[in-house]
Amino acid sequence: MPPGQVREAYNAKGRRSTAGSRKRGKRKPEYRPEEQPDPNAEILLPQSKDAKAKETKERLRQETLTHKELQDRSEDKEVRKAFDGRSEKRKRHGDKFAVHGLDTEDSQDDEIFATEPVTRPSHPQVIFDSGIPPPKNDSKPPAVGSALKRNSDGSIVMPKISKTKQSGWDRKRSVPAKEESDTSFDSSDSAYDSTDDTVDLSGGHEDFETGLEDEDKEDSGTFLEESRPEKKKLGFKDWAVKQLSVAKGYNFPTQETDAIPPVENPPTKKRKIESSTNLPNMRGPLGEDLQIPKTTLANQVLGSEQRAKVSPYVKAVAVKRPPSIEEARLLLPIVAEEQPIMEAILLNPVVIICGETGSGKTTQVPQFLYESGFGTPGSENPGMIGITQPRRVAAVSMAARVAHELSLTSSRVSHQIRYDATVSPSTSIKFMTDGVLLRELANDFLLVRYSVIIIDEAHERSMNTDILIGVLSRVVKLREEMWKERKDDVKPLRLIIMSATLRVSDFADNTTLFSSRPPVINVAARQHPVTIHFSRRTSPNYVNEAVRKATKIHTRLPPGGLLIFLTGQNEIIGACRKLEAKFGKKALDLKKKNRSRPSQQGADVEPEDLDLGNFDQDGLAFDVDENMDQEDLEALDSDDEQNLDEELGLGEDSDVPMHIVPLYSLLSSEKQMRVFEPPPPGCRLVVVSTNVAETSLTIPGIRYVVDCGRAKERRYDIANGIQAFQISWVSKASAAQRAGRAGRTGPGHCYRLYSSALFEHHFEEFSTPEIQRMPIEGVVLQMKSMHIDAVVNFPFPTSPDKIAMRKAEKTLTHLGALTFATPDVKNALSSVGQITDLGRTMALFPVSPRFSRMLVSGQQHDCLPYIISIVSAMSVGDPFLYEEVLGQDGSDVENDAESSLVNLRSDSVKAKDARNLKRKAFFQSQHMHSSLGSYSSDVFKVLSVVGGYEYAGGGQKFCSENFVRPKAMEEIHKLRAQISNIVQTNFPGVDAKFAPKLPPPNEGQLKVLKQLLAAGFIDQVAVRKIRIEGADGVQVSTSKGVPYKAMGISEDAFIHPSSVLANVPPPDYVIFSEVIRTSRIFLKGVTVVNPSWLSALGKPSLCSFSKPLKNNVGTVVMIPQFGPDRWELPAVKAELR
DNA sequence: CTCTCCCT
Repeated sequence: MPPGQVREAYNAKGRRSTAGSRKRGKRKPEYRPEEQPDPNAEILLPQSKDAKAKETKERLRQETLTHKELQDRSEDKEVRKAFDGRSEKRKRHGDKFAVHGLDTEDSQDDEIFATEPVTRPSHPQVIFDSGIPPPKNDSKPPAVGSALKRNSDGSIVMPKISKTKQSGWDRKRSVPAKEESDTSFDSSDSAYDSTDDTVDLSGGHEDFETGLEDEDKEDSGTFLEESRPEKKKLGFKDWAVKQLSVAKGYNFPTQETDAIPPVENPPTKKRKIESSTNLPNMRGPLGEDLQIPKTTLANQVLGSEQRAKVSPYVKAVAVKRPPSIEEARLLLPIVAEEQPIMEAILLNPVVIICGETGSGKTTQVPQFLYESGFGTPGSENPGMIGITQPRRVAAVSMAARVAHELSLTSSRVSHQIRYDATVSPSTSIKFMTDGVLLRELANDFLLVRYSVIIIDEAHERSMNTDILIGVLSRVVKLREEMWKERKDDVKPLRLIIMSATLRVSDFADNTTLFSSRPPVINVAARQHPVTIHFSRRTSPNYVNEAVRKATKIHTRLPPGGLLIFLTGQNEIIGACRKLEAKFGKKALDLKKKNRSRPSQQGADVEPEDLDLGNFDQDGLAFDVDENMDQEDLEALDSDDEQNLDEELGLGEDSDVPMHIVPLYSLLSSEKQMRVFEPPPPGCRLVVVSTNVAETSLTIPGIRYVVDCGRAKERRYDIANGIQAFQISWVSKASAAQRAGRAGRTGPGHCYRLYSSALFEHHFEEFSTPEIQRMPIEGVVLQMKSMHIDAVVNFPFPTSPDKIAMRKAEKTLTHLGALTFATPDVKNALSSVGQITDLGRTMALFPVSPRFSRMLVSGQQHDCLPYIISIVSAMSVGDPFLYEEVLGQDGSDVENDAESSLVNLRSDSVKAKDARNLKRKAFFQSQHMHSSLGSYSSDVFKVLSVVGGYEYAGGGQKFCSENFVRPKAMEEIHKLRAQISNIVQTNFPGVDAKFAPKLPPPNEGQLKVLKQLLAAGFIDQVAVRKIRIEGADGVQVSTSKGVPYKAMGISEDAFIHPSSVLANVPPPDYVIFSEVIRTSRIFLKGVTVVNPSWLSALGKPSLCSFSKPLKNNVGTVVMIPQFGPDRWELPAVKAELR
């Protein structure tokens, strides 16, 4: 179907209605308060008396069922107890709220408000409303990853496509290779550290290392001292209760001499290392004598005093590595540490391993474990080896790498990420993203299929890693207890935390987390030296400064790639332009031609050619020039000299062209790939990048780094949810990481565009963990669904702000996921909510709670497919390109480069025309998508483009015609498939109606969708200021500059200029998905709502009502008071309330 | 009048 038709199909309706209302010159009817309550509201919930009676019965049945089922779940109880001893009491208290939102008045109602069914079992056939907790069926729990069915080629099978419709886009889609770009990406990722013979920084870490050595020694001592004899005779339950009564209660079981069950199967194969020596005879991680810790595991492994004389570590599984790999492995320092590392792991339930990038820890430690029998059925530790990564690319590429090193198939060494998995029953080693494991925990708290979990990149302190470490500290504990009680043949679970920096005190010294300090093993990394140069002064204009420094480096220093760190897309584009103008191939050709015209010779002899030859060969030539280099560097460091040089026009010329490549996350994959292509011969690679190049991507051949020292960070105001993008100084750790990027292929240099004084005194050591910067309602809901009721008591490595926790609980209460407990002013913690059945159902979906709230109610009026699309799109984020990026993202640049001097001028005219056409098409497309739903919601604009995309069967062409990012669209598509699948597997009664070609929603559906959005964002409401303050507003034709009052925000807010609502008359009531502070406070993701929906959806936590009043027509009405500021909404009929 | 970066 040609795009034109798609457009028509999708938008004819919207367009027409806009035109109509424009002609009439009227405001859109939905905005008008005098029309409320919406006369059509009841169409959304036809409900007979019979249905009502049935509903009440059903509800009663379910309430008992719920209660009983909870009693049955004794295992869950143990889990709960492991976190919070008081939860049982609360559970009892919470029972009366078992089905959210039900109260007596409601069930008396004849007329029920439109969106209300979301919280009540009004449609008997609708399982969402049934109040049944997520199916705990006997079959496998619906693991998130497994919810994806796949074709033989690995592509994802779209769920349930009706036969008549099966043609078109979904079929095209099963062509593989969409993922290829990602995979090839990986090959140059840090993933391959193991064989990399180059590593980060040389200097600066000695003091850390010695410091650590001391700590390690202390460590072994601590183990011996720890002793809790009083625990011996207690059973697990008594013991757990006792522990939990001690506030944050978790004590690592240490000295367990006679409480240990006899070990029947001691490690079968043992190898003596020093047969005749007495204890202690083991070598610690740093070569020191190591006392055998008296942990339970130590006793298990060593069996008895006699056995303790031998090393517990044996290679139990033979592996066959390719010879080249064996060779490369020997160069890795970590391989030499195999013995002590494995001993530490075998003797301790929790071990921390520190090793810089390039130490090979990520590839080698899993192999050590595998060789010693972990992950092999029938061994002492038959469960899988699980390794978590914070990024998908890393999980996939590491799995591939380790599989290669061990000569095993991808079904033995597998990966699992959100949309892709190679896991099989024979999997021994499983790499996954941290979110995947967190999801698995929700279904299987004990992780029975694993014998060891490695949390990699723990230093990045991502939210998921932090949560994982907290949860796993308890799981390890539980598994150990169960193993001791010989429950169900459970084996202990080991936890290994791997970190690149030495900041492990948050883990190691956190007694809430691990009551006795786990051993910390430090592994060396081989690395090339990187010389760091600070600027004398710190210039605020760091973009210009970066360009200047790049110029210097390029013109004066020997070949080698240059990586420039800036903060954002605009800066990068700007810097690229400037550099292109100076040293781009085109610019140089131009210069050359100009030069060669007056004097016809010399053009062939480039002075740099000689240098190039030398340096390309590296080695000897390099060393010589390194000295020269050094002199140059001195000069570079002096700003004054630099300025002088510039004035004299010295050192600013080079005939070596730059191959300039921008790099940031929003860039398409193909464009990102350019950084991995070797630059054209004779060119210097210059990459201008954001933070992506700091961790996610490793660019080969970089020898110079220019670091502006800043980064753009998203900040949330924890109290009011306002987000802002702020450019701030990076941490010392980040700066080190950036510098390290210069030393991966050889010795390198890092130029910091700030002074050393600033660095020393103003830079934080480490960046703030994500959990302290982000809203945490998602995390809180997930914890509660895992029966971790008192989130305050959770053993976070670093605790999130208390205010943030309370805010999260509040939000979840508003959404109906937690019971609404009247806040107790005296004791804030007593009002901690319990998860409701609605909340438990919400937790099934791998999206933010607001979105799952919308999904849970989305089955009405065939809206589920739409709401799934909407939720997918909102989760992924805005797919639209922006006007400014238009020229940049096109292929114009390539064309320009090819143009010769002669027709350059006419070409640029052509290019200008083309640009104008493009702009026109851009605005047309924007307008078209905005018109869905008559300009009433930004969300519909995205729905429009998603619908069109699916209709067209996806594809690059659609994306460029509609000015959306293909990456985002593809992700939306996959998420849509995943959510549809989850609905189908968990709620067999619901027809997810997965239509590949979704017809545009009709008017009624659009209304329901808006109500669903209101339900998801019921606590993010904004009201036009004049409605609150009663002032009479001047008639305005657009929303631009019209002030709004947004819930919880004291300052005036405005509809963001990019909103579809910015160009229509201002609606009175809207919900918004984001607030962002730039020049003003702006609302984004805005949807017009009817205030009567707000009062209905806001009950009970957000809306109260006045006493019944008679209005002038004699109807009994009530005035709803909404939100913390008690905004008065238009009166509603008393019976509707 | 704007978009650092990841993830279930």
